[in-house]
Amino acid sequence: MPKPNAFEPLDFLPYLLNRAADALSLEFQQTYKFKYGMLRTEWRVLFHLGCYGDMTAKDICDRAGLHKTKVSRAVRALATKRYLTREALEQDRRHAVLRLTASGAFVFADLSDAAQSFDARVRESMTPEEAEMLHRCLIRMSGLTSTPS
Amino acid sequence: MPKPNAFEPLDFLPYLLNRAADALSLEFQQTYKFKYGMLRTEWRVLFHLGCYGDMTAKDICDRAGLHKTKVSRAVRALATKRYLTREALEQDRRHAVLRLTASGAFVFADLSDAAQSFDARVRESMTPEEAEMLHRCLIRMSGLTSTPS
DNA sequence: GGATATTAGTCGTAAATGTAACTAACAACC
DNA sequence: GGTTGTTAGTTACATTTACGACTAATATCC
Repeated sequence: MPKPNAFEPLDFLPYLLNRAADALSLEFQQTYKFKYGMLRTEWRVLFHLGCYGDMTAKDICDRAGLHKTKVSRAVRALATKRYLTREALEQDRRHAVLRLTASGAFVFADLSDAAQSFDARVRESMTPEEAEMLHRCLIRMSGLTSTPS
Repeated sequence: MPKPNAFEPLDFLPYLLNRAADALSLEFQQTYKFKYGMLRTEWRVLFHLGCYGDMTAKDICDRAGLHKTKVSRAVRALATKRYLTREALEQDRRHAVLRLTASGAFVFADLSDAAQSFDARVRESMTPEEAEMLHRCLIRMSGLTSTPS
C-alpha cells in the first residue's frame, strides 16, 4: 500500500538545502584547502575579517553564527599560520582584536577573488530574478534580517 | 583603503546556503533527535527507505549522495534500534537489502508527518513562485537532474 | 578453473566537532 | 573592598566524521 500523499526527500527543504550547500561548499573548498591548507571555519573567519575589518572573536561569532569554541580554534590556527594577530584591548583585556597581517590580507584578497568568480559562475545558471529571489529566501530562512544595522 | 568592489559574506552563495541549511537542519533535528535519539544520517537513511521502499546501502549512497561508510554506520545504528533488517540477496551476497521493520515504519510515518508540517511551515514564509523557483535553483545547484530516471 | 579486477560493505585511525567546564577580566551591588 | 554575577575566550573530553585500508563476493579474461 503506497502512501496516499507521499512526501519525498527532494521536496523537503532542509534536505535540498543541505545538498546544495554541500555541493557548493565542497567545490569551493578545493580553493582554500589545497592552496592554503585551511579549514572551512578558518576561511570563514578570514573572510569576515577581510570584509568587515578588525573585530573580536565574539563579533565574528555573532556575525557568522558560529560557536565560540569553533572560532577560537580557527583563530588559533590562523594565528599559527601568521595570517592574523591578536591584540588585547587596553580598556577591557578580555577582548582581543583580531587583525589580518600582510600575508593574511594577501590570502584574503586571493580567496575573495576566487570566491567572487565562483559565485559569479554559479549565478550564471540562473536568471537575475532567480538570483534575487534566492538571496531573499535564503536570508529569510537563515533567520537573518538583511539590515546589518 | 576600502576595497573597490567589496564582496561580502552575505552575497556569497555557499555561505548563505550553509547558513540557511544549518538553521533549518538544526531546528528539524530536534524532532528526530529528542524523540528517537537519531543522528542526521540515520534520519536520512530512514527517510529514503520509507519513501522509496527497500533498497541496498549502495542505492542509498547514490540517491542521497552520502559516503558508504556514513551509510554503513547509520544502517548499523538503525539495525541496533530494530528499525530495519538486513537481508543478503540470494543472487549476489555482497548486497544486503534493507527493509524497515514495523517499528521502523512507524517511526518513519511519524517523522515524515513532522517533516511535512515543518516544510509547510517554512514555505509559509514565501510565495508559491518563490517556493517553486527556490526548488528549481536548489536542484540545479545540487547537481541533480530532477528526473529520477 | 585460476589469476586479476570490481564491487558492496566494514573497520581502524586521525581529524573535526559539540558540549560543558573552566579561567581571567570586568561589573554591580552591598 | 569583598561577594556575586557576567562576559570573552580557552581547554578537556566525548561524539561524529573523513579517509584509507580491508574483507568477502562476484565478474572477467586467459
